[in-house]
Amino acid sequence: MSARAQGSKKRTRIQVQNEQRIMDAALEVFSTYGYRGSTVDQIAQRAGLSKPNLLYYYAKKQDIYVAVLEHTLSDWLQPLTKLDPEGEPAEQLWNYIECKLELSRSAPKASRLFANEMLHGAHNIEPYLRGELKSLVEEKCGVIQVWIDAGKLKPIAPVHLLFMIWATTQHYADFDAQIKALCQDKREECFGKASTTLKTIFLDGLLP
Amino acid sequence: MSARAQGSKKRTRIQVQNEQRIMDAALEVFSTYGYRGSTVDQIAQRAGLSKPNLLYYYAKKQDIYVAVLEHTLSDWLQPLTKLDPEGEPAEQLWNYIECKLELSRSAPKASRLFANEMLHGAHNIEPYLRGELKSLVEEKCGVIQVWIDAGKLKPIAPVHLLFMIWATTQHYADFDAQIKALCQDKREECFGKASTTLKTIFLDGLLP
DNA sequence: TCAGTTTCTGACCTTTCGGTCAAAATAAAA
DNA sequence: TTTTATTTTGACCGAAAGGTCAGAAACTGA
Repeated sequence: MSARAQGSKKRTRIQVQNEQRIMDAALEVFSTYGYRGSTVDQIAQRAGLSKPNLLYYYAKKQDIYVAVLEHTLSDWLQPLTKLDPEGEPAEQLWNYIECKLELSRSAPKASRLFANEMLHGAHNIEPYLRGELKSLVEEKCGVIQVWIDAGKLKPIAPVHLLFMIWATTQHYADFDAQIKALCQDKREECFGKASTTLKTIFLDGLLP
Repeated sequence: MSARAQGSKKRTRIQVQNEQRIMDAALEVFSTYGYRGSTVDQIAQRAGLSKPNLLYYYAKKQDIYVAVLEHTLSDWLQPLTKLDPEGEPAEQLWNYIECKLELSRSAPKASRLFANEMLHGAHNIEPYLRGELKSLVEEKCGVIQVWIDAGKLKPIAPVHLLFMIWATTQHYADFDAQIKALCQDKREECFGKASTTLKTIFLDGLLP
């Protein structure tokens, strides 16, 4: 019987270890080459397993892909949950932006994995988009709207503010190749300048 | 002799027509499925040609890909060239932002094609990135820096401002799936709200 | 009309890749 | 130790995909 088909049964030590290895390898490979560009052999090799052995844990290529997507989705969601309605808008939003930028720096592969999935229609995470993510976004847009109504923020469309934050921060992971080509700064310095520029523009705007 | 190998020789009517068809089909297919996810057969079918016939015009799959990339690169570059040092910064930048947003609306496939290429390391457009694009970006960053030095803009890192503009505008093409899932507005309304939100945040900032 | 060129096609080749399977090897339980 | 369950492997399969090629068809210019 294949390892994953066992369902609720307790997981073996070996099972846990190998599944972790597979997830790591899959994130590496899928984020670099995309779904179709990645081969099961590649992932198996990176995980230190033979192909049939890998297929013993995840019966199909797509199963690996969906697993690694789900595996990283929760990390992606978390920062937004921390947006606190009680806090000061400027501080709360800046916290969130910084946190997302830091994620782009520390976990660019996860970012690229999602970006790739989005780019190709997001068919494998539709339920997540229209479920978990959507309700969280609606909740937090409510919070932002309250801040606007209280006169603490300019009147903008909350969801588009979120889009802007996502776009600007994830850009540093997703378009890394372009940034490397255009920005001669070292990584740390580049992210530093990005951070201060984002802060100025989001909070103060460009005009003096 | 294959059509493309003829080099400088004058192009036939049929050649021009079929190459155009191929470029259209290739943009459609590559932008939807990515490089590895697309098949030569698919492109041929969409172009209304048989596979060997398509391969008569472009000998290899990668040749088609590079051709369609180059074909759309110039359109992508153009808006930035119009950034006028003589004009008012706010107006010039807003023009540029609007123009890029409009491109995301009217040519989302081109945007997704680039995004995909970037995401996977941009190996096919490296020379473009480090050549044409880089020198244009340096020139325009110079312009922005002059505006800053003249006290007409807040002191931000010019290149990161460009990154922000690219990120926020292209997001609406590249992450279309996510936007469709989270934004119940009709397309036109969505882009309208995006536009006003971008204007407020870039020019005025979030805080009242 | 006819020779020469360009365009197009069907059949075919080769490689890659996702996936299967029977059986061997290893670990765990009794 | 013996039995049972889990894990691993090599050999293999079929489908898909990139690419080739000889020659047929269509177009072009004289």
